[in-house]
Amino acid sequence: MKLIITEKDNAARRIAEILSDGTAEVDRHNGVNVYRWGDKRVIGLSGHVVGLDFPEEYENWRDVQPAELIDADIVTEPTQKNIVTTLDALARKADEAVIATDYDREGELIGKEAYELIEDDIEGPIERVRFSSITDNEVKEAFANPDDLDFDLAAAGEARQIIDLIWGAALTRFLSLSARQLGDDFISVGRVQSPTLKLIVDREREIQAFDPETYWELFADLAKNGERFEAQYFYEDDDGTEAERVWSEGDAEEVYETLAGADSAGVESVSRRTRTDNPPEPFNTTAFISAAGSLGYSAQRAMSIAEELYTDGYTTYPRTDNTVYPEDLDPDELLDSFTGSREFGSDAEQLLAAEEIEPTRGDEETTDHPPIHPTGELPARSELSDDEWEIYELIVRRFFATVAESATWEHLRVVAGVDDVRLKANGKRLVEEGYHAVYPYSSTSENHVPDVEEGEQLSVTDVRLDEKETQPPRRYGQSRLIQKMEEMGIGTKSTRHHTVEKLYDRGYLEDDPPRPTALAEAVVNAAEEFAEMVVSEEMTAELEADMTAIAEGEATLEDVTDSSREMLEAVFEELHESREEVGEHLQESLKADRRLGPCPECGSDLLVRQSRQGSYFVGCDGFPDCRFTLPLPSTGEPLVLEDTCDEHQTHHVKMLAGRDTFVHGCPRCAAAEADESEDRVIGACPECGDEHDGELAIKQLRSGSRLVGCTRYPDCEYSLPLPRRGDIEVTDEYCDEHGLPELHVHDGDDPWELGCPVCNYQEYQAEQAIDDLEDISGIGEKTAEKLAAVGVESPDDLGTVDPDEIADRVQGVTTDQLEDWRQQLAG
DNA sequence: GCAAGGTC
Repeated sequence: MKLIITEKDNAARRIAEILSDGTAEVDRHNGVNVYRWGDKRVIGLSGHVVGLDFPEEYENWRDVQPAELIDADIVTEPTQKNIVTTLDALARKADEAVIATDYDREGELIGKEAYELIEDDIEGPIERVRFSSITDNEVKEAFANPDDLDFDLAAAGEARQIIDLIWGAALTRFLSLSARQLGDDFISVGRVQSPTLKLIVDREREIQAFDPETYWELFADLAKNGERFEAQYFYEDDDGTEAERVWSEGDAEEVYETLAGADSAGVESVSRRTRTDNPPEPFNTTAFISAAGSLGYSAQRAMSIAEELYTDGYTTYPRTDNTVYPEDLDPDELLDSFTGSREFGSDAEQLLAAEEIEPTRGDEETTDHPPIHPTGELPARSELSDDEWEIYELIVRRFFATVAESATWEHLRVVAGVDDVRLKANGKRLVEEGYHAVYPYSSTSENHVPDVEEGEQLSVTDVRLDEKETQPPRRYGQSRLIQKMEEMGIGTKSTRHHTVEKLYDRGYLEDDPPRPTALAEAVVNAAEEFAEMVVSEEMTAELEADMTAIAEGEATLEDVTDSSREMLEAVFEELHESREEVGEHLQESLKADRRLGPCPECGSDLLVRQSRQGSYFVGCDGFPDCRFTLPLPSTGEPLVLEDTCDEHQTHHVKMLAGRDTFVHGCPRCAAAEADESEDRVIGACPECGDEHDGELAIKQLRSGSRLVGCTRYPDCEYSLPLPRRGDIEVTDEYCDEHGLPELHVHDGDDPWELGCPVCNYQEYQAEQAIDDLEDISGIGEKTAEKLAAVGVESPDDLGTVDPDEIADRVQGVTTDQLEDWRQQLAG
């Protein structure tokens, strides 16, 4: 038997299809797909199926000096057990194998990992095939001419893994231990995340250091035959360049007087030129994230939608650096697949009508994946959610744009004068729409300036003098950040968006566009002082050079990792001395990120704190002398916002809870409101009304939450949740089943009916359970609804309802799939 | 429990 190994399931399926001429069948072992025809088997890995780590005795952070990690052994352990087991079983039956992982450095390493897992079981040859796209020709050609694994290239990747692990783990542990930040809130450092963080911190430093300057700009409305247009004052500065900003108020007023006193301005020059506006390049990951960003999608969200579209077969692989379409992509053919579409048909036909179709190309040409483009398999509009459709349309239209004609603009520049004061107006007009006709995402706004001639007199109608201030540089948005990372050469197409997300998770970034926390600044400061290398893009550049040397056989893995270890030793020698100083600085910054405002009882600072049980509350920095506290909402993680409450000079708090994130506001205001509000009784308590005369009342808590609860609390704990926002109206209609009044909520302009609070809570619980089901991968909205219909209303029910019965009654669900879902729950 | 890189 011949075993073929690919990097992912998707590639395995397609390669099996090609090599078997469509006859391959699929079996599942331990939840892993194995494609089979004749004596061939194909298995897809899931990227790396093994990972590096330190041996067990280094596990406990407290028991090990971080510097010990530098020379610690490193072991390779399976991380995807199901796949490794299946691979093992297949290898035992195979007498030869072919490694067909991606054609890049990481693919070579993943191939070598597979090689080491199977080599003892396989008697015959283990070969390597390389192809840059999964097409009939390329795949068949590659399998007809197999090669050997490139162990040097794989070693280059391995050196990267080792260096990243040692530097990352040792420095992360050092900072965390020195600041006594263990557990979930450790302080992390790494070759990619730290230079990215420094980029953001540096920008923030520029913003902080920025000193605004006042300047003036002057505008005048000119008119020809009643047609008005705006012109701006300009002059030549000392360097002879054209300038609009006037830096002295006196000068500005002088110009203003001249213009305001004039009735007309004489046209001194008119120039026209046409400009070609070339269509954009094909999408690589970064450009895609950026375009989706201007439609309002976060990098993470854009990528997850693109991944979905890819798995559904509508677009190509979304992780790519390539900006040149491969030769086997036939633009005519791809356009042709859109001609029948309601949404894209007419645009596609228009593009096909061109004499010659020549796609644009970018600078980056790689061989692993094509630029992101539609596959030509079209989804129906109803198959996709609104967001998915918007992203799909973006990808389709980007492809359209890359095969469309250039646009042409006509620019008109008019200079007019009043005495020695010059005014200019720049008009632009789109004369050839070109690619803009199919790609509406870039601006085509025109600025109209009428046709005037030299020597002509224009009337001056309105003159304005605007006082302005220079602005600090803007914070990087997420997609700009990813672009910068690409320019700096750090991270990869698959990980850059993930890195930004990680910085948020680690408590280094807040808000969007991201703003660094005090902790982030402290970490960057400490690294700049003691481990400059790890916040510098140079580390990646040097690593890249070392990896190239290994791949070309000019250095060995040991040479490179040994010298990296020596450098880290040197870093630790300095760090060791400053351990306490660094730790204190980090702790101070952590406190600064949690500081809310003055304590009303002792004047010390109120801080966001966490109880032993893990819940968050507001406590005083003066504890234990001052025991003032305030509650916080019980859902989510608190984030201290920049804005403060005027009354208490206390920062507002936001509770981060994924989709349920909300702004809690000032905790002192929330407590004060609760103290002032009176409970409104709405009926008898269903739990203790008969026995103890308990009553249900609408209550507002000091934590900001509202509920319907029993007046005998804490003796009776019966409660139902109420929404956080809006005024609650108690109507005089009653629920037949529970005898409670129907509630209406007035929030802003549109009131909504909450109904009986008991019925509302039951519906809410049912929806929650279905949402939980949908969190299991492979269960979509429709499947969840179908499952609910046969009694599987929560993940727990998956284990209790008879699988055969589910498979019988829910169309499209197999017992295999159920087993999969159960395993996911167990893991 | 640390990193970064694959992939889901």
